[in-house]
Amino acid sequence: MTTLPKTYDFKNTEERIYKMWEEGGYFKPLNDPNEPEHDPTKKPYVLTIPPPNVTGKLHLGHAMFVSMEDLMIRYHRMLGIPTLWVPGSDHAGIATQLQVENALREEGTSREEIGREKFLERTWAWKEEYGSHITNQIRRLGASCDWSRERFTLDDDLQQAVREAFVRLYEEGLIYRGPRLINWSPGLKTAVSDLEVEYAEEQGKLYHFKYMIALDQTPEVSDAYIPVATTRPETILGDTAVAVHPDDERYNKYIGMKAIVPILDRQIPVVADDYVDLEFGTGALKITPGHDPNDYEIGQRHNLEIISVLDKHAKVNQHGGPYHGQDRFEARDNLWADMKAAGLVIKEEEYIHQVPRTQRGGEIVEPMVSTQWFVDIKPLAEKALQAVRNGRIKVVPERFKKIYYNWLENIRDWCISRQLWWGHRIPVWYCDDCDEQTVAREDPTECTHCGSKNIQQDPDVLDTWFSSGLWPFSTLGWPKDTPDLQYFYPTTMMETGYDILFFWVARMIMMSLEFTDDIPFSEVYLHGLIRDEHGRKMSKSYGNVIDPLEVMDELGTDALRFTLLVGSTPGNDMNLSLKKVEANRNFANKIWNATRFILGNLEGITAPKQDNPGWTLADSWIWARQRSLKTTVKRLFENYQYGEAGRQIYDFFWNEFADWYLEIAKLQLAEGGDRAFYTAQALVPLLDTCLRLLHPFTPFVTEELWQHLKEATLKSPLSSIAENWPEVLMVAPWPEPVDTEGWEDQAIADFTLVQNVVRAIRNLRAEKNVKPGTRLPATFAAGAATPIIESQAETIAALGKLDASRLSIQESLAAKPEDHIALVVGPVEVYLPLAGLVDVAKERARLKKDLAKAQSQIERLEKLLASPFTEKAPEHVVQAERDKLASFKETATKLEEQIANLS
RNA sequence: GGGCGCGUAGCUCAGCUGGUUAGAGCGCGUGGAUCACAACCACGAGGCCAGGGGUUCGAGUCCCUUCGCGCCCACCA
Repeated sequence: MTTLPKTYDFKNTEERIYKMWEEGGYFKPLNDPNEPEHDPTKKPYVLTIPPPNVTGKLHLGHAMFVSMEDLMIRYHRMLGIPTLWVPGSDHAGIATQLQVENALREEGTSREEIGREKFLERTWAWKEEYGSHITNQIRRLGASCDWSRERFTLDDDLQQAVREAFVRLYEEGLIYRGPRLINWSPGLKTAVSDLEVEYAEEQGKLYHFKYMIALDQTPEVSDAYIPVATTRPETILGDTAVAVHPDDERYNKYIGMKAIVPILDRQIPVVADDYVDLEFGTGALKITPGHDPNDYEIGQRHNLEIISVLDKHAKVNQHGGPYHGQDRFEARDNLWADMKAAGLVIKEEEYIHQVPRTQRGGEIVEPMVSTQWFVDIKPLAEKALQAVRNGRIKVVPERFKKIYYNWLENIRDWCISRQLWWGHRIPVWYCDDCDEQTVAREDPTECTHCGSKNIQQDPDVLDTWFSSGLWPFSTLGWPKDTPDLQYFYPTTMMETGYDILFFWVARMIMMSLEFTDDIPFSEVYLHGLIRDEHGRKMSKSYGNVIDPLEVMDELGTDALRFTLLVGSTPGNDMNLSLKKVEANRNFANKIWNATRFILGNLEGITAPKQDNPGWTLADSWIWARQRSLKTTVKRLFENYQYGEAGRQIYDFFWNEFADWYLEIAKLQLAEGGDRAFYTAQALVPLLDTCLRLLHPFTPFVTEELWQHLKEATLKSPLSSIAENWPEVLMVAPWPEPVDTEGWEDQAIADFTLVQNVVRAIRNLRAEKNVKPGTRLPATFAAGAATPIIESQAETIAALGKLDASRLSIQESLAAKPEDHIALVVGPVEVYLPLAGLVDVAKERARLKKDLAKAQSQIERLEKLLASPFTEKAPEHVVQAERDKLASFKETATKLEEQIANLS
């Protein structure tokens, strides 16, 4: 009697198993460099987790990378390689700060009100309270990270790493500070990098108006003007030129003259610049160097004045004349109305254009001139390009290399300062007395230039991605030369979503090459994004968000993991539906029940009388199939085709092992004696291998079952099989492919014939509505297959519900039995006495249909074999086709006989 | 404006280096409480692999092209 419940109860399993693993120390790497017996020549497999936001909540993106990385780690661990997966979390500057600010707002206060120091205290408290949520949720997914090495981007060590990185770049002249046009987020009141700005097509307006030429310069025409169009009229307030194309005959007569800014009446030059597109819009351009990146560049070329007209709230400042104090959109309307009144408006038209919004806050980004810190990134980018170009870093799927190259080749300096409070404070101190900067690894007490104590640290913090860029080596101890860094660095694999290729992957490569003079990892695997079942983005407003925690609660972690792993192909998005997870929950249950069956049968097994297994055809077949599976899975794993590998194992387990072999094993076990023993002797390693192969995909159910299997095996006469098994499945050796021994193909071919005979019988029974309980006698004319059919008679009888005591098996029959329905399966004819059910007309039709199928195949194959195919294709391919032809011919002949016999 | 991906059964998707009669899950139809599993079993229906052209003995797979959908990058007022 088995003690296992009828269905897999993941709720009662997952936590217990995870605890067992963690307490057993199995998440820690073998060959730890901090231990005395460490062998530095053993190459480890190392993966660093993409750190989730410390106060974030688990979403499917996390579930995806945890599943995938855990698969990679568990696989390599089972290969016996020292394996390290470094976990941790990111302080996530803006995201976390916003959460705390929201909390403060609910309390009726704000960060400005409580001040920087109090605010940081609050945020740390928030981090302490919620920071463990995300890591606990990652544990629930089964992540086998080494939690003893967990890191947080604001840990002291990592702060030190950030300092070191900043100071080094500064010393090398690769960090500079200065006024530049940057993307300003008026809501967050901080600068953001180019990457943090998202463009979306939106309906807007294109405003056409007149740029009047100053009267004294065109005395002959009193109303000379250049027509100009803009989508942002409020920027008119900051215009410092009007640009026309030098070859534009309409306007080039005005070049060098002055135009008058509407309402403000400032005079600005008309300049010539071939950036202006003659064909587009009015063919003339207003130039606002203070609020537009293109205009900024044109401004540089023509030495134009830069006027900022907006403050940090995006309200019009003192340069905006009558609009001072108005919000940018309010000013837009008011200015336009005033211009209309002044007769300067030509028209406004509906216009769809790209609107920049911040990734976080969502409001429209304002290009503004602001003094910020920048990284001179080109020198770093050059090395990062090299590392991928020369193959030191491998990218999977390869097509992302092109995207990576394109981005790095056109990269622009990286604005790294943020006007936030939560993050790594910029390690620069300004001297009130001599105005010099002190940049230091340790907090200075005085100015290094004049010794003054009147120094103030820069109030800004660094872009979150600055510290994330150091992650693979900062987590291992850099800048200290720790044993971990020496042994585990460079890491092996970086697995993440393709959406952060630029944000993160490229920056890690750049910073690693710069600071460690080495690559951060040798492989990059990019997975796709997860969408809903119809391919739509998951979003709260659609209401189509799937919460992985709920899925795990309802269907189990293994089901979710298997779905994510098997449903995706590298780099491609996947559509997730709960139906799929349900199907995989069923699969977990299938594994459960198959094991349950085997365990139940181990109990009655007794030691064999004879030392000779005498393997059955089914035994040989399933062995051969599993050997082939191991080879296939290995190949697929080596090619990063994890999903396909999972599908192969699934198919083998369900369709071959459970549906066919276990059904036959029942018969063999029922025979008792040695047959039962040897069947069990096959079942245990077969199941063991399946559980091992499945373990990286579905760790919980496989570990749980394997523990039971191990226990039951050790208690049985088969204990020697399990003698050397380790304590837990997660460190059990991976089933490596073995060389074929020559017998496999024949076993597979023979068993396939048995399957086809059984299927044909079942099919006919179903078609003729034979009652499920009815045991039919049968006559076989098996030709060359007679030995197989004879030896497999009992199996065929059991699976096809034939009466085993009334079977007649012969090579050929002198006369066809009457009132029988005949089935033709390759060389085998099966006669079933369905006298009452024989409808001659229907029978003829059925046989003719089969014959037609066979004949069309014969025709196809004869044509094929008469073509150059025979000479050009490899011999085994040709032979396979010849064999097929022979088999179809045999079938056709038999079918013809049957048809003739009917009448 | 550049670049990339996708288009295979009613739905969601596999199909790796080109080599049987193209697969799975769900859905659909028929039958089934058989002692692992009804979260199951057996049987079945359902596909000019988006269209066209090419390379090849052989193309869902490689190349070109058209159409449709999606995404990324880019400074067009």
